[in-house]
Amino acid sequence: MSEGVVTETGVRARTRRAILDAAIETLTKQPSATLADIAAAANVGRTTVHRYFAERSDLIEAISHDALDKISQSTQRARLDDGPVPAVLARLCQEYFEHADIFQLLFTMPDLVTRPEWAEESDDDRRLMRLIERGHAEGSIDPAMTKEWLLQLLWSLLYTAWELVRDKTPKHEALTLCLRSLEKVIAVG
Amino acid sequence: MSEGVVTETGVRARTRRAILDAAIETLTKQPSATLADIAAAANVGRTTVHRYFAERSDLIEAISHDALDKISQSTQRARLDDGPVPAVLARLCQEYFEHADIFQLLFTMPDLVTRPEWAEESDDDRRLMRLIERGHAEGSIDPAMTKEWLLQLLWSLLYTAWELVRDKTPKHEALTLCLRSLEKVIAVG
DNA sequence: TCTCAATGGAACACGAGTGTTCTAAAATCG
DNA sequence: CGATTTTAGAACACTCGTGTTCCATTGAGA
Repeated sequence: MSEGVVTETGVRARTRRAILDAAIETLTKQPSATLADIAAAANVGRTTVHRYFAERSDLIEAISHDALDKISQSTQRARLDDGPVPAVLARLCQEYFEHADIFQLLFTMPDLVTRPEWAEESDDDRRLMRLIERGHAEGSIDPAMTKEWLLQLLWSLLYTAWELVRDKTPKHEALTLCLRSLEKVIAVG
Repeated sequence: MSEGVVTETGVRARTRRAILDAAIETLTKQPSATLADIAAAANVGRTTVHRYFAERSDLIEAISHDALDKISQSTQRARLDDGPVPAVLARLCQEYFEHADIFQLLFTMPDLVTRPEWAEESDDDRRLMRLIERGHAEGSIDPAMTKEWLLQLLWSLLYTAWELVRDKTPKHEALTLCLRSLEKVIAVG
């Protein structure tokens, strides 16, 4: 009882994490999965799930924030202001590509992106926007390809790559196709 | 009673169509929509829905077949064997782009494409494969871009375009971005 | 106008998922 | 080892969507 609600560490933190991961994995396979399914996947009793997430909506909310966190961390690691724009985009792609679970989930649970946390433009979005603007200004990105389009396209390419992986294409090959396609799309001329 | 089950025409056919359309529209907005929601959207009693589609799964199945029909018709109209490959792909894109409802639905209801009807390669798929192979042979499509990738990418580009439209981008602009991107991706060199 | 198919709405039983409470067992930590 | 926390599982009530039945009303076509 010495630690507050802020820093959940030790057993509780690990159990919470296990439930979260199991929920992400299970819901990706079956968006309508039951709390019982998730509990089973986490090797945990259903009551325990309720102990950590009072209602189903609380679990969904936690998943949503977890996804945003992972995306944010990936964006950080990509160092958007460091180097020529096409190279940065490729780097960002590779970072995002690591989070297969998140991308699959976002596409199989469209409800997630319609949540309030996703509605407003995030800092990441703004940074990405500025990156593309920089590319336009520097002449390294085709001006015909608008910010909005490229932003959406980036995610779609990643999703497409992961679809290929699901169909037994090697990861590195899918990533290569993804990167090469993005490269060609942004190329000027 | 003079006509068999085969040719449902007149009132019944129209009601069935109305329910189907309402279901597609409603489920696109909310994949977990109730039969009551769908009935309301179709301006029809819930009982009537059950009268045309005994169980929910029957309605889903009908939607699935309707989607396959529309895709098949679009593919036919695109005349895959008629003209240079890049031009054909652009034409196909435009045909598919008309069926916004279907594309949105397929991405919001992933269960659909996992149904048996979608599992096996359709004639359309095979025709498309051959088209891309022709492009590879003729040298009009970048050999680095594999059949599987381009097939997936085509759909993803269309979905991305429709996402843009949902965010208030004019349809023609979204379609142009889509076509231009596809063109650049398949370009050799 | 008459007839019959088609519809809407109410009522009902049923199943499934959810959220809660309680108790005994197990794991953790001092 | 003993004390406390954490857990699993059973039992329960509750909600909600589903599928069915029945009946009165509507509407289209002969």
